[in-house]
Amino acid sequence: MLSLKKYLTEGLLQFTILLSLIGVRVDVDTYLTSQLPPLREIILGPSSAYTQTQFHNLRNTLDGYGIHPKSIDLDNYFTARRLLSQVRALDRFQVPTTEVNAWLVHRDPEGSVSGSQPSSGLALESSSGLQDVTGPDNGTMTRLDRSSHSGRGHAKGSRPLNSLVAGHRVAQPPSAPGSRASVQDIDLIDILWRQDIDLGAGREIFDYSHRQKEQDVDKELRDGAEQEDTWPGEGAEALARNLLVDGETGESFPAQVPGGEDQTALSLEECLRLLEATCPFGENAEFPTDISSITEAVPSESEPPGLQNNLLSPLLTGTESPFDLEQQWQDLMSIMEMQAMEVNTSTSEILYDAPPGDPLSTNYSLAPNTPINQNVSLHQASLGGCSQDFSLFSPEVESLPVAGSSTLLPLVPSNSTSLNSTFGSTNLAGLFFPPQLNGTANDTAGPELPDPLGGLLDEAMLDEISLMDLAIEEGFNPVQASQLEEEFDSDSGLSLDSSHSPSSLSSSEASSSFSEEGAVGYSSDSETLDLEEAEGAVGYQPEYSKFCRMSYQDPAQLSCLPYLEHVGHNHTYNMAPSALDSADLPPPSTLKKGSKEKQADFLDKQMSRDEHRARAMKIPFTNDKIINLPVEEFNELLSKYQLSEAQLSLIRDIRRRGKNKMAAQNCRKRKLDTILNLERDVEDLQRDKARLLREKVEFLRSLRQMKQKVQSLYQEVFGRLRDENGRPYSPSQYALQYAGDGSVLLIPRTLADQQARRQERKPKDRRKA
DNA sequence: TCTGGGTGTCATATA
DNA sequence: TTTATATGACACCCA
Repeated sequence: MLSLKKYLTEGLLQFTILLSLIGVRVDVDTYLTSQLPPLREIILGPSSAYTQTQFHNLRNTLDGYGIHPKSIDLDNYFTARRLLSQVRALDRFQVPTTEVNAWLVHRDPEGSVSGSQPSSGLALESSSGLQDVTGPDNGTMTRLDRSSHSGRGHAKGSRPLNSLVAGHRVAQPPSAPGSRASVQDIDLIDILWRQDIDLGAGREIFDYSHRQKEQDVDKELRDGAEQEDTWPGEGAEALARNLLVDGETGESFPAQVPGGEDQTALSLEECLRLLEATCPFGENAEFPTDISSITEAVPSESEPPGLQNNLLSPLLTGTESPFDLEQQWQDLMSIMEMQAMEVNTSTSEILYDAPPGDPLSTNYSLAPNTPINQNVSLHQASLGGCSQDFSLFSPEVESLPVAGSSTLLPLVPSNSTSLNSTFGSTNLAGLFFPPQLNGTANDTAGPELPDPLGGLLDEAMLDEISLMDLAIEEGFNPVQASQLEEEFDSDSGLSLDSSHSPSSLSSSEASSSFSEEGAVGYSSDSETLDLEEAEGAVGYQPEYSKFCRMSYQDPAQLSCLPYLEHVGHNHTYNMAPSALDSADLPPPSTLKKGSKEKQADFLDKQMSRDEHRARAMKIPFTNDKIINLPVEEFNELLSKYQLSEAQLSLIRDIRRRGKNKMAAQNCRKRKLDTILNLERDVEDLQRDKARLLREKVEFLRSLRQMKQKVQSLYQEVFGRLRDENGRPYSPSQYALQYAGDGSVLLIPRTLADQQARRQERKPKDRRKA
């Protein structure tokens, strides 16, 4: 009970944190007081989210005690865990087996774990604190052979009850004034809380300091330190720190306590009293966990409490009925469901990657390997509790605000059709809602008004709302939203991070800079480089290009990015092997101080393979000329010299390769520009999309209001109509219909239904055509 | 040692 | 047909 409550609360806390990351805020109290899908399903996913091992272990352990639940479903799993706790407690309390057996037999003659639980999920236990369980063997409880447990690493057979009692006697109440929870309560609460560890939502998940504490405990246990003297002084915390955790089921219990073994076992009555005192089952149980404090702990929950109820959904106002709360939740879950597949993995990465000082990671310890983060996607979560396919404005939901708030409701005839059906059976809807909006109406749904909004939302809106939209909807500026999405989508090939790209440059700027560069200028041919160029700026640098839209032939621009001076490849791998032996760039100081010989040597090393070949073949002009001269001048140049066939062939190859090299560089640069432009386009489109969605939501909202007004007007008009005898018309027999000229006709309902059906078919036929 | 990014080169397509 | 250009693919180097 208690742990489940805390579990729910803190589970919601984590969920809230997750939502707050994308700008959606959820009020914890609102959730807990509403009839929403069980949060544990949202957090942990449906029952299938529990691992087979967890179920297996639990069942085995219960089997060991002779308890054989017929089935452990989601709720029963909690029940069974609590049962296991109690049975084990009795076992540890060294209550004589016969006494316990007799008690159990007396307690329950049915021999099965009760499967029915309150729907709220918050009251799983009977007031007695013990489940109606027995083993299959005529209701007797068979104790597990302790020898089979002795090898599991902790001396569980000899310790328990007395140590608890010893701790209780000396510990000082740490609880806040007014809390009924005594030190004993807190301690046992702590123990019981820890028993939910294997559910994947133990406190250690949320409490970093607690995990630290556990590590300390482990360390202390490993050291075998007997800290008996400190026990009384440390009180409850020391008790909590002296817990051992059952590795098999996650159950926790106090470690050896000084003097514990000297104590005599409590009686069964004392044990039960203790259990009941520490496990205040039932709805009225007090929970020391202060939900509001947790709510306040969420960074995004800093709003005044009065505002928090409005935070669940950005779409609706705070005056919605409780059913609308459900609707909002469905909206939220639908949105989250769509985002989950993209967000799930990367979200956890973000959480884990948070710096140590990050309040998220520090306070809530969203650590890796927790089932919540790793195993449960929000997609699952929404499926678990949202099996009903509620659309945002589904007829069932939408009718309720009217029913709850409108004073016109009593006018609705109760004997035949509802207001909605009356309204829906007329063509009035068609006047206000274009036929295509009614396209999703169910033909078999009877005279109900086909809901246009549900269709809209089902088919389009919920498909389109994205993280970006949410972020912007919640006030993020587009850049923040873009960054957020980029973080969530860090694995995509395309980085949307505009901060690293010169996205401020227009495409015209980019293209102009590109055209100005032309196909000349870049060359690694060192013979065209002076010494300074050779020192580091070796032409086209990708990073430089990305940041500065560099021009190939202007390495001096690199000065704007000093840190790039040392970024540069010396692609001398195409040099002759002899030249590669010492191809490393000498430090600039060496060059400046060095002799001309050294400079020549260095230049020689900088020469490309083609340059070496040209030199070897005694080509009488530079590679630069070979490559960059126009065809006519190039041919003219060749004609000036008497060149062998080999020389001519080499010259042509050099020209071809040189041109192709520049072409490749330009090609790559263009490709990069294209990518950057596409990124910018994506950002623009995302902004537009978010804006359009925002407008769409606004339109839908006003549409809904308009629909309500029409309903009111219809009801008012219809209610005032009287036949020749002065009696009101029956809504089951008559309906109002707007004519094309604006007049309102009272027609038989059968006729109205036919016309309504005909109107519904039109868009469908149009679609088929 | 592996990996990603940058680069040169070749083959091929296109203008 | 020749030339220039564009681009995919590959290999290599380097951090």
